[in-house]
Amino acid sequence: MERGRKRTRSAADVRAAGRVRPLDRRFYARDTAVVARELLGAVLVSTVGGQRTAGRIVETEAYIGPHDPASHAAERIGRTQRNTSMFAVAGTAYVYRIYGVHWCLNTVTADVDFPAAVLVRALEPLHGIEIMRLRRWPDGAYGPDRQLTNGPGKLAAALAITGALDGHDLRKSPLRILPGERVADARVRTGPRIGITRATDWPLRFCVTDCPWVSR
DNA sequence: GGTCGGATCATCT
DNA sequence: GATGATCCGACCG
Repeated sequence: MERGRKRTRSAADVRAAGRVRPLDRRFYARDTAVVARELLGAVLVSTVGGQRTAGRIVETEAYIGPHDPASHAAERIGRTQRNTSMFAVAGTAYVYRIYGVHWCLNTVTADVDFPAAVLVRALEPLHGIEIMRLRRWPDGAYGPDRQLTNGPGKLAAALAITGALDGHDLRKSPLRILPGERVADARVRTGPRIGITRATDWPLRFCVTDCPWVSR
């Protein structure tokens, strides 16, 4: 019932978004915290494997430059094979494996050779929800829908995002980000980033308040 | 509701 | 050899 209503609205949402151009380089080539904030409400669309899945971005984190000690490209680490995409042009995907288990998607921001990116931490599922369920729980033991995409590893699994997409241009299929309805400031909460051990008080996490899809 | 530990491995020292 | 931008299930209360 409620599930059916949501799916109908979501399909219309995505069809409408289909006429919209993806976010362009100028969007990403700005201050990383601003990009992280402005990505809230945007729509991440995957057609990986020929199956369309999409969700609205409701939680992000910014990782900003060599002086951000929590960044994979912090000064003490420098440029390495893994973080190479963080130095690429704005609008590039940086996808890495965490804990040997999960994939995480970032959008590269700011200027070439300045390593900065926005981690996409949670989505509100909009399209292809049954496909997401199958990818998240391939043994058929489905969990609740609110756990489909309420975390960076979970949304990557639901949208079939893997390391094969590291370095991908996010203006193009099979993984694109389209502009969405702007989330009002009153609905945006800013706070410390999650799961890090350095710079734990930097307020670079942005999420939509009262959203069941936010990780916490 | 909460806390805890294991999974699992690429990456870097 | 240690670490980690996570997730999940087990266990406790």
